[in-house]
Amino acid sequence: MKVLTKNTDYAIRALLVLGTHEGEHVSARQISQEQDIPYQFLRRILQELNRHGLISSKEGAQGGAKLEKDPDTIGIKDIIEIFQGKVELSECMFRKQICSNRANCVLRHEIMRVEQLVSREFEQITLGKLLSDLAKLNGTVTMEHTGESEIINPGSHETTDSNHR
Amino acid sequence: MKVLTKNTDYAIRALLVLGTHEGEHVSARQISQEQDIPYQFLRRILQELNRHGLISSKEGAQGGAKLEKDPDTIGIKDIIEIFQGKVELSECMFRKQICSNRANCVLRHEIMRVEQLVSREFEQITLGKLLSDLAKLNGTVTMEHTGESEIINPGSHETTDSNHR
DNA sequence: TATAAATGATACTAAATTAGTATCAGATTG
DNA sequence: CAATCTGATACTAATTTAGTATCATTTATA
Repeated sequence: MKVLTKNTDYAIRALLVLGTHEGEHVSARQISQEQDIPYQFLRRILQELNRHGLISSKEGAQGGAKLEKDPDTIGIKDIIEIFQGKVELSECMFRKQICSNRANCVLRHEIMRVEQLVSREFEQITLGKLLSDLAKLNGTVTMEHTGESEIINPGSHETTDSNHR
Repeated sequence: MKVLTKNTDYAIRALLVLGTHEGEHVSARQISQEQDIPYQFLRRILQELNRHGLISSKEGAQGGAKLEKDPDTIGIKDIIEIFQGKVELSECMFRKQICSNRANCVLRHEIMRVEQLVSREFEQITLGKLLSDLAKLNGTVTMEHTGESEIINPGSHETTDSNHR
């Protein structure tokens, strides 16, 4: 049972990169390389994030994406919902015929409880929180996330560039 | 984002039926009809449940499946895991290269928290609990689940039998 | 002002997962 | 023996997820 699809995973990572470059525009190519995300796939994800207003983007040379909201106001719940829809159970059960089947209702009731629990948790995991966790990890003492270029992934680059061009 | 697949959904419903027929063998055909579950699909599910020891089954006429464990000891977590694997995030992140990418680690840490939370919840939603919820719904006052035939789905049967033969 | 570096929009393919069907052999009951 | 079951297993279809490709347009800058 997978909780996060690649879509979501990549989106979060991309947003984290943008979060470490506050105010600046970062190109899809750069993010793709830094985070080892297939370029074209990432492009579509960024466009989606743009449509949803989480980021803005600037065309042309020196263009790229820029975080449009306060990281503290972006919960990963929002991101998950963009790419995976709302957290909900088997769906079918409710639409077809409302609880013709009581077994489902009982189940449903319990599952809805868990759903809401999860929802609330995911709301509270904000980009801001992740960014500050990151900052701690990197020994950056400051409370705010001062955009030092390679904060997120200092590791191996130079992957076979097949994807990234 | 779907929490329960049909596999799991059907399995739980089938087990609930068995729970209301304690001790008796109930055939796949009967469950299929009562719960409106595609017959062949259900068969495979029951076989799987059998392999995992949740039920036993008896071949031949008057055969069928029988609950093999105390309903209170079967959490829907167990069932989910049989059909959907363990609740876990994007998986990839960990295997490939252990945290070459710090952004993931940070994310991972948070998500693992939520996972465990969900896991614990799903553990606590036992068949026993669902059965007693059901009993309440049906106005059955007894504490134990006395197997009255149509407890679970008193609703419309006689669906176009295409599936069920 | 031409060129390179970007995004917008969108169509397409591939892979994986989920859902559902079909078949045949063997067991059991009546 | 016939009807009713399960065991095992192979197969197809539908849906979702993942990834690729293309072309038009915008923008900075040399």
